[in-house]
Amino acid sequence: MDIKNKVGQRIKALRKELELSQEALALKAEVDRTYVTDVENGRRNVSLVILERLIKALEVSITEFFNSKEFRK
Amino acid sequence: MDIKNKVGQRIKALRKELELSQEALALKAEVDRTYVTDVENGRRNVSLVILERLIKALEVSITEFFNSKEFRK
DNA sequence: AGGGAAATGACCCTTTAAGTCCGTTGACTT
DNA sequence: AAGTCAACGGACTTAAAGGGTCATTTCCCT
Repeated sequence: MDIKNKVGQRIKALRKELELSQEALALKAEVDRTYVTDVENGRRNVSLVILERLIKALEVSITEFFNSKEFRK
Repeated sequence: MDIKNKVGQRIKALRKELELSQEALALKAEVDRTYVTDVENGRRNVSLVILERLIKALEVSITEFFNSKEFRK
Protein backbone atom coordinates (compact mmCIF):
# COMPACT_ATOMS: atom_id res chain seq x y z
CA MET A 1 0.00 0.00 0.00
CA ASP A 2 1.34 3.36 -0.95
CA ILE A 3 1.71 6.50 1.12
CA LYS A 4 -1.46 8.09 -0.27
CA ASN A 5 -3.55 5.13 0.84
CA LYS A 6 -1.87 5.00 4.24
CA VAL A 7 -2.61 8.65 4.88
CA GLY A 8 -6.14 8.19 3.60
CA GLN A 9 -6.83 5.31 5.94
CA ARG A 10 -5.37 7.15 8.89
CA ILE A 11 -7.52 10.19 8.20
CA LYS A 12 -10.61 8.06 7.85
CA ALA A 13 -9.92 6.24 11.11
CA LEU A 14 -9.37 9.47 13.04
CA ARG A 15 -12.43 11.06 11.46
CA LYS A 16 -14.55 8.11 12.57
CA GLU A 17 -13.21 8.44 16.09
CA LEU A 18 -14.45 12.01 16.14
CA GLU A 19 -17.74 10.92 14.55
CA LEU A 20 -17.44 13.49 11.81
CA SER A 21 -18.86 13.15 8.32
CA GLN A 22 -16.53 13.79 5.40
CA GLU A 23 -18.31 17.05 4.82
CA ALA A 24 -17.94 18.15 8.44
CA LEU A 25 -14.22 17.40 8.29
CA ALA A 26 -13.96 19.27 5.02
CA LEU A 27 -15.58 22.34 6.53
CA LYS A 28 -13.37 22.16 9.61
CA ALA A 29 -10.22 21.81 7.56
CA GLU A 30 -11.41 24.29 4.94
CA VAL A 31 -11.00 21.97 2.01
CA ASP A 32 -13.47 20.81 -0.57
CA ARG A 33 -16.02 18.15 0.34
CA THR A 34 -15.12 15.92 -2.61
CA TYR A 35 -11.46 16.27 -1.83
CA VAL A 36 -11.85 14.48 1.50
CA THR A 37 -13.46 11.52 -0.27
CA ASP A 38 -10.56 11.33 -2.68
CA VAL A 39 -7.91 11.64 0.02
CA GLU A 40 -9.47 8.90 2.15
CA ASN A 41 -9.54 6.63 -0.87
CA GLY A 42 -5.88 7.21 -1.66
CA ARG A 43 -6.48 9.08 -4.87
CA ARG A 44 -4.81 12.35 -3.83
CA ASN A 45 -1.20 13.31 -3.45
CA VAL A 46 -1.81 15.78 -0.63
CA SER A 47 0.56 18.67 -0.06
CA LEU A 48 2.02 19.59 3.33
CA VAL A 49 -0.12 22.65 3.94
CA ILE A 50 -3.38 20.85 3.23
CA LEU A 51 -2.27 17.80 5.18
CA GLU A 52 -1.55 19.98 8.19
CA ARG A 53 -5.03 21.49 8.00
CA LEU A 54 -6.61 18.03 7.91
CA ILE A 55 -4.50 16.81 10.81
CA LYS A 56 -5.38 19.87 12.89
CA ALA A 57 -9.07 19.32 12.16
CA LEU A 58 -8.62 15.77 13.40
CA GLU A 59 -7.33 17.14 16.69
CA VAL A 60 -4.03 15.32 16.81
CA SER A 61 -0.46 16.52 16.49
CA ILE A 62 1.53 15.73 13.37
CA THR A 63 3.69 13.43 15.45
CA GLU A 64 0.65 11.51 16.67
CA PHE A 65 -0.80 11.34 13.19
CA PHE A 66 2.26 9.52 11.88
CA ASN A 67 2.77 7.48 15.01
CA SER A 68 0.74 4.63 13.65
CA LYS A 69 1.86 1.22 12.51
CA GLU A 70 1.42 1.83 8.79
CA PHE A 71 4.12 4.52 8.91
CA ARG A 72 6.71 2.67 10.98
CA LYS A 73 8.45 1.11 7.96
CA MET B 1 7.35 28.74 11.93
CA ASP B 2 5.14 27.02 9.40
CA ILE B 3 5.00 23.40 8.38
CA LYS B 4 7.13 23.92 5.27
CA ASN B 5 9.96 25.38 7.32
CA LYS B 6 9.66 22.67 9.96
CA VAL B 7 9.94 19.95 7.34
CA GLY B 8 12.80 21.79 5.68
CA GLN B 9 14.76 22.04 8.91
CA ARG B 10 14.16 18.41 9.73
CA ILE B 11 15.36 17.32 6.31
CA LYS B 12 18.45 19.49 6.60
CA ALA B 13 19.28 18.12 10.04
CA LEU B 14 18.93 14.51 8.93
CA ARG B 15 20.90 15.19 5.76
CA LYS B 16 23.75 16.62 7.82
CA GLU B 17 23.71 13.55 10.06
CA LEU B 18 24.28 11.42 6.97
CA GLU B 19 26.91 13.88 5.73
CA LEU B 20 25.22 14.21 2.39
CA SER B 21 25.32 17.28 0.17
CA GLN B 22 22.03 18.63 -1.14
CA GLU B 23 23.00 17.26 -4.50
CA ALA B 24 23.71 13.78 -3.15
CA LEU B 25 20.35 13.76 -1.39
CA ALA B 26 18.66 14.99 -4.55
CA LEU B 27 20.18 12.14 -6.54
CA LYS B 28 19.21 9.58 -3.93
CA ALA B 29 15.62 10.84 -3.73
CA GLU B 30 15.45 11.44 -7.49
CA VAL B 31 14.51 15.09 -7.28
CA ASP B 32 16.21 18.19 -8.61
CA ARG B 33 19.13 19.65 -6.67
CA THR B 34 17.61 23.13 -6.54
CA TYR B 35 14.40 21.59 -5.31
CA VAL B 36 16.18 20.29 -2.21
CA THR B 37 17.52 23.79 -1.57
CA ASP B 38 14.02 25.20 -1.80
CA VAL B 39 12.52 22.52 0.45
CA GLU B 40 15.16 23.00 3.14
CA ASN B 41 14.51 26.74 3.06
CA GLY B 42 10.76 26.29 3.45
CA ARG B 43 9.87 27.57 0.02
CA ARG B 44 8.17 24.43 -1.25
CA ASN B 45 4.83 22.92 -0.32
CA VAL B 46 5.97 19.34 -0.82
CA SER B 47 3.50 16.61 -1.71
CA LEU B 48 3.26 13.24 0.03
CA VAL B 49 4.89 11.21 -2.70
CA ILE B 50 7.94 13.47 -2.94
CA LEU B 51 8.16 13.79 0.83
CA GLU B 52 8.22 10.01 1.15
CA ARG B 53 11.09 9.78 -1.35
CA LEU B 54 13.09 12.35 0.61
CA ILE B 55 12.40 10.61 3.91
CA LYS B 56 13.44 7.24 2.47
CA ALA B 57 16.65 8.79 1.16
CA LEU B 58 17.32 10.06 4.66
CA GLU B 59 17.06 6.48 5.95
CA VAL B 60 14.40 7.01 8.56
CA SER B 61 10.79 5.86 8.77
CA ILE B 62 7.98 8.35 8.34
CA THR B 63 7.15 7.91 12.01
CA GLU B 64 10.72 8.77 13.01
CA PHE B 65 10.81 11.72 10.67
CA PHE B 66 7.84 13.34 12.39
CA ASN B 67 8.86 12.24 15.86
CA SER B 68 10.72 15.44 16.49
CA LYS B 69 9.86 18.29 18.79
CA GLU B 70 8.81 20.75 16.08
CA PHE B 71 5.93 18.44 15.13
CA ARG B 72 4.63 17.66 18.60
CA LYS B 73 2.27 20.65 18.68
C1' DA C 1 45.55 35.49 3.64
C1' DG C 2 44.12 34.46 -1.04
C1' DG C 3 42.52 31.60 -4.97
C1' DG C 4 39.77 27.95 -6.64
C1' DA C 5 36.38 24.57 -6.32
C1' DA C 6 32.45 22.70 -4.37
C1' DA C 7 28.14 23.52 -2.19
C1' DT C 8 24.26 26.28 -1.57
C1' DG C 9 20.97 29.98 -2.61
C1' DA C 10 17.91 32.73 -5.49
C1' DC C 11 15.33 33.76 -9.68
C1' DC C 12 12.64 32.64 -13.57
C1' DC C 13 10.10 29.89 -16.65
C1' DT C 14 7.39 25.60 -18.44
C1' DT C 15 4.88 21.42 -17.70
C1' DT C 16 2.23 18.67 -14.87
C1' DA C 17 -0.74 17.76 -11.27
C1' DA C 18 -3.02 19.53 -6.93
C1' DG C 19 -7.14 21.40 -5.29
C1' DT C 20 -11.97 23.55 -6.25
C1' DC C 21 -16.55 23.41 -7.78
C1' DC C 22 -20.41 21.89 -10.22
C1' DG C 23 -23.41 17.98 -10.46
C1' DT C 24 -25.29 12.89 -10.15
C1' DT C 25 -25.88 8.36 -8.17
C1' DG C 26 -26.48 4.59 -4.83
C1' DA C 27 -26.84 3.00 -0.02
C1' DC C 28 -28.76 3.54 4.22
C1' DT C 29 -31.91 5.77 7.72
C1' DT C 30 -36.13 7.66 9.70
C1' DA D 1 -40.48 10.18 0.39
C1' DA D 2 -37.07 13.00 2.25
C1' DG D 3 -32.56 13.44 4.21
C1' DT D 4 -27.71 12.25 5.16
C1' DC D 5 -23.57 10.29 3.62
C1' DA D 6 -20.06 8.58 0.53
C1' DA D 7 -18.28 7.90 -4.17
C1' DC D 8 -17.50 9.47 -8.65
C1' DG D 9 -17.08 12.42 -13.06
C1' DG D 10 -15.93 16.47 -15.67
C1' DA D 11 -14.33 21.13 -16.16
C1' DC D 12 -11.72 24.59 -14.34
C1' DT D 13 -8.03 27.39 -11.67
C1' DT D 14 -3.96 27.41 -9.17
C1' DA D 15 0.21 25.69 -7.48
C1' DA D 16 3.74 21.82 -7.28
C1' DA D 17 7.48 19.65 -9.76
C1' DG D 18 11.21 20.12 -12.50
C1' DG D 19 14.93 22.39 -14.78
C1' DG D 20 18.04 26.36 -16.43
C1' DT D 21 21.23 29.88 -15.12
C1' DC D 22 23.91 32.83 -12.35
C1' DA D 23 25.17 34.78 -7.72
C1' DT D 24 26.84 33.84 -3.26
C1' DT D 25 28.71 31.35 0.46
C1' DT D 26 31.63 27.79 2.41
C1' DC D 27 35.68 25.32 2.78
C1' DC D 28 39.97 23.50 1.41
C1' DC D 29 44.79 23.91 0.09
C1' DT D 30 49.10 26.16 -0.82
